[in-house]
Formats: sequence, C-alpha cells, structure tokens
Amino acid sequence: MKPTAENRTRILKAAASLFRKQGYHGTSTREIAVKAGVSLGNIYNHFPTKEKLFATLLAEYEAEYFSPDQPLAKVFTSARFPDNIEALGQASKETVERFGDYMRLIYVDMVEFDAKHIGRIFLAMRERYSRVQLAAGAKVAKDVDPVAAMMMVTFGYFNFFIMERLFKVKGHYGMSEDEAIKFFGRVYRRGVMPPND
Amino acid sequence: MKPTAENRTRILKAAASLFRKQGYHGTSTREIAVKAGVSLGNIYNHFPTKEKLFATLLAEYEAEYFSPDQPLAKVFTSARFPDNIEALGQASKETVERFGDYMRLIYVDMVEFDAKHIGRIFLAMRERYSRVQLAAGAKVAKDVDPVAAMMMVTFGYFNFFIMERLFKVKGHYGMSEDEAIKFFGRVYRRGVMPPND
DNA sequence: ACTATATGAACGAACGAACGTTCATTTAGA
DNA sequence: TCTAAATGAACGTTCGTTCGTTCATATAGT
Repeated sequence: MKPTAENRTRILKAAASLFRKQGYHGTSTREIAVKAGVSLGNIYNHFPTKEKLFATLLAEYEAEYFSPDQPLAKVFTSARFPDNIEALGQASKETVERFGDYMRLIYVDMVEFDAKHIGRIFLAMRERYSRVQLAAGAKVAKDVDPVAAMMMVTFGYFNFFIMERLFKVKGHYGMSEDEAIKFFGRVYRRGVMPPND
Repeated sequence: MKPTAENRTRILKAAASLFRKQGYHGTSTREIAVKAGVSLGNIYNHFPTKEKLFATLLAEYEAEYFSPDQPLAKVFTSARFPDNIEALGQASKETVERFGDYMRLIYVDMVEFDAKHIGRIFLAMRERYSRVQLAAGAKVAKDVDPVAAMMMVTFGYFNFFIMERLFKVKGHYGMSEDEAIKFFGRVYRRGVMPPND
C-alpha cells in the first residue's frame, strides 16, 4: 500500500468542501470518506477524531493565510498608507477569493464551536496591524490614528467582499466590485461631506 | 390543559438560546425540550419539524427587526445624512446589542443551511436603503452616491459592533466603543488624508 | 346545576436511521 | 515474506420523529 500522504490530502480537501457547505455537525465522516474516495476507517488512520480533522484544516489554512507572499501582506509592505488604499481593496478582494473556504470555516468554528479554535487569530489582529504600520509609516491627517485608519479601510473592503462572495449578495451596493473599490477609496480618502462645508 | 401559547414561546426561547450557542445540528430536540421545561413530544405539537422551528425563529426575529420603532429605523427617518453619522453608529450599537441573538442565527443559517432561509433579507437590502434615502434627502459631495455612502457608513459601524459583541473581540481597534463611533464618524465625514494634500 | 362526553395539549417510551469510532481482516509495496 | 496502509462490518449511542396514552378543561344534554 502506498499513497498515505495523498489520501491525507484528499481527506482534507473533501472535508473542507463539505464543512464549508454544511457545517461541522451537518457533515458525517461517511460523507467525507465517499467524497475523498477513501474508506471510512482510513480517515482514522490519518486523524484521531473528526474534530481533530477540523482543527487541522483550520491550522493548515491559517499557516498559508499568514504567509508573507499573500496579496495583503505584500500591499502592507510595498506601499505607504493611505496611498495604497485601492491596492488594499484589490488585495482584500483577492484574499477573499483565495481564502473564501477558510473564512467559511472560521464562521463554522464561531457558530458550532463558539470560536474555540480561532479565537486567538482575532486577538492578534490589532497587534499585527501595529507592526505593519510601524514598518511602513503613514501620512494621514493629524487627528486620525493611522493604525485604526488602516484597520478601518481594510475591514471595510473585507466586509464588502465577504458579503459579495461568502453571503452571495452580488452587487449589494448597486455597483461592480471594481467600482466599489474606487468608491470606498474616494470616501476613505476625503469623506462624504461636500468640500468647505 | 391550557398554556399552549406559553409553551410555544418557551420552546422558541430555549431553541434560540441553544442554536445560538451550539448551532443547529449541534443542538438536539431533547436539549430544547429540557431547557424549555416541556416534553419531547410536545415540541411536535407546536412545530412540525426541527427545521421549521428554526425557520420560525428566524421569521419572528425578522419581523421584530424590521419594525419601524427600532433604533436604526428611527435614525433613518429623524435626521438627514450625513448629519446623523454618529447617530447611525449609536443605533448600530444598540441594534447589535438587541438583536445579537438574531444575528448569530443568521450566521447559523449561512453556515449550516448555505443561507437558505435568510437569502432574501440581504437581497432586499439596497432597495430598503434607497427608499430610506429618497424619503430623507442627503447632503454629500456631488461625486458621492448618497445611498452607497449611507450603506457604507451603516455597514462599517455594524461590522465593528459585530466584531466586538458577536465575535467577542473587545477593543479590537484599541479604543472604547464610543471613541470608535467618533473615530469612524471623523473618517467617514472628512477622510483620512491631510487637508490640502 | 349537574353530569357525561368531547377536545386536544402534554407526555415519554419506542422506532428506525444515522452518527462517530473501533477493530479484525485484507491488500499490496518493500 | 513481512509490514503497514486500507478496508468495511460492527458497536454502542444518539438522533429526529411517531404514537398510544393520560388528563385538565370546555361543551352539551338533561
């Protein structure tokens, strides 16, 4: 018998796809086995329990997500805020595309495990932004905290694309995604008020 | 035997509390019965299936959520955008507080039912904002679409408080909730750029 | 006013199906 | 031939749902 590593990957892939669509408790180990083209018992040669399989999925996605060659990380280091606002929008879009499955699993963890497996990710958030910020510098109005501003911009874009892609509310602003990137950029830069008012 | 209406309410309350914390498939009808102080079989006198019980919960919350005496609806009609930006922030905070359980159930529906029950809510969203907008008027820069701007502001606040309250990431901007309302207002009004730059 | 009857809410044991997990056995690469 | 990966039947449990029964109350006949 040979392909143990390959089967492990097939199981992870199948589990991700099913958990994503039906949640954790709504997906059975038998379904995972069938979708992976693997026997039921074999799952337990690779993962001690169903929950450990789920946790492994989150951990492997997380490692990839925080790797430095991901689009958002590159924008953080390559350009200065707020010049990179639209680039942040574009990178957010690509991130939600590439990691949509991961984000769905984060929601699964929040809903079915009360965020047991992913709590620490959010806690590390602001700290991460601070570090990025210190490294890159920023040129914003003096009554605006640059770290908070960068978070606000990135989260704004993120939430837009999460709505569009994960919640499948296409065009919920009545414009294309690229138009929305521009529109958000316009507002984040100069605000909604008429000038000199 | 009398109290059928009261028991119905007790079942709904118990189910909401359990679904909220453990998700749909992670909650059994037996748990609901115990928590409601009602027999297992009696649940089926009030709701034909477990899923219909879940759908009823969503529907009843939705009706309350869209009632005109909710804080957000009042802000929409009482003041003009963008003068009401901070009021939108405050109302978003109150809405997430009051409807936190409902919002958790929306996530449950998205995760475990692929948004089967709540899809239409999001689809009606922009239309609703348009109507509000037409009724109230708005005074924004002429290159800014006022409906999109109002959505952007409201969603921005909403997502902040959903993070704080539902995902329990307290203080993720490194400031209090009231400070965040002011900070967001500052950025939405005038943007992050230094003046005359 | 009193009693017999009809109603349907509430109960909880029971049902078959499906669950996560185990393990004795088979299979195939070294 | 030896060994570890792979298998799927089997196990005990729990699931959503059903159903025969109980019994407090409402209704109707006298």
